[in-house]
Amino acid sequence: MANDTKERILAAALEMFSKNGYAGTNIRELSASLGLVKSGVYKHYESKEAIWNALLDQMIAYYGEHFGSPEHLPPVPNSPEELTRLTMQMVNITVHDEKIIMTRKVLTLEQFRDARARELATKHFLTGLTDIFTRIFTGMMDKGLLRKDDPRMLAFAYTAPISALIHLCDREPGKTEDALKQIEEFSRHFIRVYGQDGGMK
Amino acid sequence: MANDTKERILAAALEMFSKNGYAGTNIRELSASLGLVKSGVYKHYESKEAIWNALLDQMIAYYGEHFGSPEHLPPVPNSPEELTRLTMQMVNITVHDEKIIMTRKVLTLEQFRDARARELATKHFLTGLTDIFTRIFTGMMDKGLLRKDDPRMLAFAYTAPISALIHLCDREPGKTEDALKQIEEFSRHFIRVYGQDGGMK
DNA sequence: CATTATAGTGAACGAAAGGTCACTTGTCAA
DNA sequence: TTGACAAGTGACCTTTCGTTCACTATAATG
Repeated sequence: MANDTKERILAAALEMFSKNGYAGTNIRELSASLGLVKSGVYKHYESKEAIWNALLDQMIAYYGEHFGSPEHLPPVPNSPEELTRLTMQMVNITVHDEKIIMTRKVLTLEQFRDARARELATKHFLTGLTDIFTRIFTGMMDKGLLRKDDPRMLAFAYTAPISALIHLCDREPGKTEDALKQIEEFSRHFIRVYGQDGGMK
Repeated sequence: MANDTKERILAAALEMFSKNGYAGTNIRELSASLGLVKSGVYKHYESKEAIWNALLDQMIAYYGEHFGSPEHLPPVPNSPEELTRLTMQMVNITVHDEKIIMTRKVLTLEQFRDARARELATKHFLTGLTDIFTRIFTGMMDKGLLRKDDPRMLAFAYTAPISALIHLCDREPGKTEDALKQIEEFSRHFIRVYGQDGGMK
């Protein structure tokens, strides 16, 4: 039971921190959202900052488990169309999963204040995606699906625009459908340009 | 004199909001940084929120004056190398000008809380850049410097990665030099791929 | 010169914040 | 059955927040 409440507190913290930021969140509201009175929270965490640190621990661990290890890498596509399909599958999860959305928002809001948030933000928004697609593109080049080029540069050129549109979805959820279409278009455009035929008409 | 203090308050607000966010900023510190006592601030703005709104007004107006009007558009480059030079010139300003950096940070921190901040953030980070480079690329295609393609898609594919690295500079200023090099590399890569020869070796 | 508006001061206020503590309740092991 | 402990309560504390207000100094205006 103890553990359960501890985790519920973290879940509520993620929700509130992602909405109002760390400074804009108060323990009263947080505990009320759990049907608790605020002193109850202090039975599980010794301070607001302790909650924040535990939440970050959890986010860092989650990232390591799901995106840090090579075993969770998506398979290398066997055709250009499959790259688009794989991309859309990953993007669809990431823009619709509430927990992932809230994680991105928290990192966005706290990146300038907390060193660990800053580090994780860079992974989430930039280097992590680049790493994953560097491997994928290396594999696709080996299979002759992409023309030979620096796979890291291609991964960056591919993921950064997608990342920008994911941020747009977080900022303006009403534009999610449009953004998804734009991502798919961009993916096809990318393949047209970097495909084996070198983008020649 | 009145106007002077009013503007100094906005400047201080930009600095503090960009560091600690709106919720994390207090009027005591803000006024102290101006050599004032906090009640003095209320002679110029009736509330904290009024300061915030005035700051946003100023940011919106500034954006409109500097990036919104076609007359301030950079000239269309006359060679691929000139595109890289133009890009680096713009990026260098944007990652080193403290006021612009703080503006981006404020928009990043408040985009989920304030509708106008959200709107301006999308312009700053996405559509504004795309618009500018859509025109540039259209011009370059006319001059035969880029192969014919959808200029808007190219502008998006060009500016989004650069924008991602500008965000990295905001987040981790120590990596600014590296990021600038990466932007330059990316720009050259982009030209290699989209140049008139179509990226063929 | 008298007046009046303006910029700034310092004390005070109520609300809300994070945090503490003595106490109650329920659960489980000895 | 009893003792111990973990979970939760409600009252309370201190600090800090945004905001107000009576007051002063200054400089421009009639």
